[in-house]
Amino acid sequence: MSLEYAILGFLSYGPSTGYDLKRVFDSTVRHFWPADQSQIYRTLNRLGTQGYVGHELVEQEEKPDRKIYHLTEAGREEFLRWLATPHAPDEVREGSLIQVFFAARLPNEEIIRLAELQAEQTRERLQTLEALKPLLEEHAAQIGTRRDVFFWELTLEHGLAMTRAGLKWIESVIRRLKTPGNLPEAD
Amino acid sequence: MSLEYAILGFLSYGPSTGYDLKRVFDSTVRHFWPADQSQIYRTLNRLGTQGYVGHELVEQEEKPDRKIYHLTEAGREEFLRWLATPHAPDEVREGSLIQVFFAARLPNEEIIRLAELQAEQTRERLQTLEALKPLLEEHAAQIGTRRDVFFWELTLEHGLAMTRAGLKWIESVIRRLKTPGNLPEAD
DNA sequence: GCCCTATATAGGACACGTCCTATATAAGAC
DNA sequence: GTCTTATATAGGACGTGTCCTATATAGGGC
Repeated sequence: MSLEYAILGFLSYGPSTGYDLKRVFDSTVRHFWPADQSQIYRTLNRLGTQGYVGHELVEQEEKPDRKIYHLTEAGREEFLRWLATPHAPDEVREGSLIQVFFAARLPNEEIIRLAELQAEQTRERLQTLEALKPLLEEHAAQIGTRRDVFFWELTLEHGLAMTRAGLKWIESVIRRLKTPGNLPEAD
Repeated sequence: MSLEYAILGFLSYGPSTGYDLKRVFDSTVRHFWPADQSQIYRTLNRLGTQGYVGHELVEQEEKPDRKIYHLTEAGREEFLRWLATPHAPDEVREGSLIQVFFAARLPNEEIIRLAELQAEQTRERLQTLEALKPLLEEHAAQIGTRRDVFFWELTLEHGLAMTRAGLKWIESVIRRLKTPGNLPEAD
């Protein structure tokens, strides 16, 4: 569902091909809504049969013809309707916590090793997010207004805030794991 | 994948039926890994053909026969192998941020209304998580050791930390939206 | 009186997302 | 010289998860 509306949203800035949409996705919303190339094309197809987008064919030699998609009036209306509608939050899925949940089964050193790896991964995500900022600014300059950029940066801020919270948590976990007497021994 | 190992994990505490597993899920890991009833049964089935679990039939009248599942030796080994293996973090999917991303298209009051709804939903999740604590303690008393409970509570802590971070973020967003001159007008 | 919940399992249909492959060519990396 | 990247679209196969329904009965709420 969300992918559909993300695509309509980007098309509301102007016509685009599936290929370009994929690139815009990767440099803007990827950190909270990754999109597969294959799925973008399939979704554009579906949006077409629903009458929310149309496209013009531009013939090319030696490459597949480009399909330049644009919003229809119905598409713009549907997008704005969705945008103004409150939605239930997505359910959280954090597989790494399953490992934490059952970690009592492992020896202490093993747990600490895994926790430190997770801390490392979180730090990497922090860097990825920080590296996203310039990409986002770039696209902002090309397709967004200053008002758009305000909200784009809010989503990045959200990612940073959540990742920092995750890092704090795992670091505090590691500290407690290393403090003697904190972690009950296996019976 | 994760569901498979969560089931093996719970069966490592002792035999159980699909029905009981569903209830244990809902009161322990649901907040980071929700599981559908239907899917639990199908997964138990698959784990059976893989040789990781076995079951005994207990006949009942007027109700479907109970299948009491238990871990096989292969299942226990596979679970421990997985538990000690580092995994790549799950990708984040936060559909509500798509709305934020395109919010510039909406009038200011509308955005504030939506943001306040989201803050409210976040506060509700906070309450849900806090209500989970006693349920978790209950199951802890029944099937877990003190060492288990330590980790179970860590996952709950994680949920609380993330939710509080999300709440802080959305509250700061609302504050900024309400501060005049902060939010650029539409061109 | 009817609906919901509890107990217990199971399967069809479907939505959504991922992975891999195909088609075509050219430029640049190593 | 081979491999990767860029350009551009598309489909098969599969994995995972959701929703709804069926079966069977009893008890509690409104």
